Amino acid sequence: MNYWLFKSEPSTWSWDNQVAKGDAGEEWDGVRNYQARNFMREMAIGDRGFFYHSQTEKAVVGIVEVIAEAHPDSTTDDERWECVDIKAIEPVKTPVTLEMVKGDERLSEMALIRNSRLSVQPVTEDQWRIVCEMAGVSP
DNA sequence: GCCAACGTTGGC
DNA sequence: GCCAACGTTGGC
Repeated sequence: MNYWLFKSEPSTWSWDNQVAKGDAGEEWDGVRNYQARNFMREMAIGDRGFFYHSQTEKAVVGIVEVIAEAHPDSTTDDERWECVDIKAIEPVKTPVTLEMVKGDERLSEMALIRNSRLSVQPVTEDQWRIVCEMAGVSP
């Protein structure tokens, strides 16, 4: 199983929006970046991800699961763009802020820090465990 | 609201 | 194929 991080501006699509979709989940659409798309193509059903709020909150706020592999993005006719479907699994007990991630040496390699503009990122198993621990959820 | 970083586009 | 110009994102 692989781990990922999904970034969204809460004013556009928030954790609460995601939770409201329940087990049916929702497309992670609107991605118009090749790197991010390519990561989505690598995703498999059952992969886990962090749901990160950018801009105002700048924190990991929930855990999601991939429930559909990459398929054409329904919000565009452009065949280049694809997306996966994800559903909310559980909220974190403690939001893991960007500041906390930056403050932990073990997380210095995270794409969140190294390439802050990338909206869909891979997370290593070690990073996953560390952030889950900080968040107060089981990995 | 500003600005740095980065990705994309288009002219050559 | 290179590179300048431009647009977008996200942290501050």
